Amino acid sequence: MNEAADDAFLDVFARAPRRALAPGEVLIHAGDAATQVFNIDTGMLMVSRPGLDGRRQVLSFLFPDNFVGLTASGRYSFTVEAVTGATVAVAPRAALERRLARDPAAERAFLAMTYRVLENLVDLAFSLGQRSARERLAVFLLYLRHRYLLSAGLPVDDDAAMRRLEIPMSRQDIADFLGLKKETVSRGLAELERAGLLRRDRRHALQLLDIEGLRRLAGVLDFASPARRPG
Amino acid sequence: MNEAADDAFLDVFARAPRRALAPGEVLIHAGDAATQVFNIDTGMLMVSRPGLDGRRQVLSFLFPDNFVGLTASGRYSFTVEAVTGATVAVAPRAALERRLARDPAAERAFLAMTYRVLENLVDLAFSLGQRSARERLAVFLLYLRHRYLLSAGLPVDDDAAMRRLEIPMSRQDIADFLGLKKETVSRGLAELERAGLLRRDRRHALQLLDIEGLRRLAGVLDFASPARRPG
DNA sequence: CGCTGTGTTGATTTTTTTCAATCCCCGTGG
DNA sequence: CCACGGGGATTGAAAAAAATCAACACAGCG
Repeated sequence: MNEAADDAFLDVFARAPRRALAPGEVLIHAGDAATQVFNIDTGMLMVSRPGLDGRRQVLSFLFPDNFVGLTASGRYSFTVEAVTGATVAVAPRAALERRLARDPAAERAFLAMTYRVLENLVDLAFSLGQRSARERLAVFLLYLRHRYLLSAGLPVDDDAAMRRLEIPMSRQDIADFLGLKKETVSRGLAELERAGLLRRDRRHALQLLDIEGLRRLAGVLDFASPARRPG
Repeated sequence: MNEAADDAFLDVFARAPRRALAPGEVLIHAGDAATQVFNIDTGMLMVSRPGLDGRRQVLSFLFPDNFVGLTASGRYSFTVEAVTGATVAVAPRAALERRLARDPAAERAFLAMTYRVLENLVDLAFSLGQRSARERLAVFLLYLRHRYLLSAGLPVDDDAAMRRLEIPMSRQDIADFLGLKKETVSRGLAELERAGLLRRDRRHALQLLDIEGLRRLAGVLDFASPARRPG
């Protein structure tokens, strides 16, 4: 459904046309015919699965070099929209499929990427099913930081780096990711601040004061723990 | 991580040795070296991701013809155990990898299976994040029935079929699947019974009295809705 | 500079969990 | 064949967590 890194099949995007997205703009509507695949150049996107009655579950956030467009059937089963302004490379799905059919190494790389998506979903399911609101929030902050570190090519186990965190998505988006209400997200952040784990700066940025403490709260071994390397 | 159907790559299991499992017996321990892959012959298995402090998230239940053993790295990241007595076909992981590398059709089938696993996980994440306890329970019952119908080769949209449901797993297993406590599962079932949607027979079997009503509660379009076909 | 919509905080209600007390299915052994 | 014992299951009461309802704050924008 999304998410990648430096993989063989990405060359289909090498000289692909680019598309610019304004914040909030929808790239893929759930239910659309799945004719295109995308690779993020810049900005942050959000993948979500809409329900029938307006509920939605946000599944992941996408960063530069992530891939989106993976689907089993002929239709996308998820929505993708821009969180910040963004640009994406656009290729026909058929081009990717040809590429994969022709080149076993590319196919293997694609499969490996699919595994990564899968593991992220398992982590999300674990959070949603087993963790409290505050724990989920801690995991979320570490997850965001981890993704930023990866994007920046920095080591993910350096607790001194990247203590200032930009949070470009709305509280509602975070709530829909963590299976909470937006008020609970606000309260949770306030509580983490009271506990000395972070300091809220502006609405969409904060300082992580105690990354080790956040890890303890999150139940280590998940996002951004030194014990766990990507790939 | 698991789950399949009638796919090309399954022939690696054709003349593979079988292993019998007693109820509760563990087939894969999270953290083990991932040297083998399995295909279910008979019985029901359960896949879960353990946390650090004893919490665990059950990710799926496996039925005959389902595949398990999929992993990104060299180690399994999940536990698989038998719910009922079961028998599984056992093949070396290397044999499967050779098979996939040699045969593009098999590799494509394998990728398709991975997509199905992914979609199931997305459905689970949606349930965990967005649905109430009672809704999750309704979805779970429909999901179980759906899997039984598939296993039996029956049409999944026949509301008259398979109204009696065997529930071989414990309330704790259900709770860990749905992100609830076992008491909440009990209460939820009692409530669905009071609402006339089902009748509890023995502890591990019940009658679905109003499948349409369960669908409405679950928010249709998910497991076992006529609108949604497998694959 | 006021408007608008997101975000925060407070009070209250609802849902789920926790703690605790039986219950009863089921296998065992008499 | 039936009584017995044990462990999962159910139910109840109380506590905790999260959602809901409501008021207000505040940033960004016309």
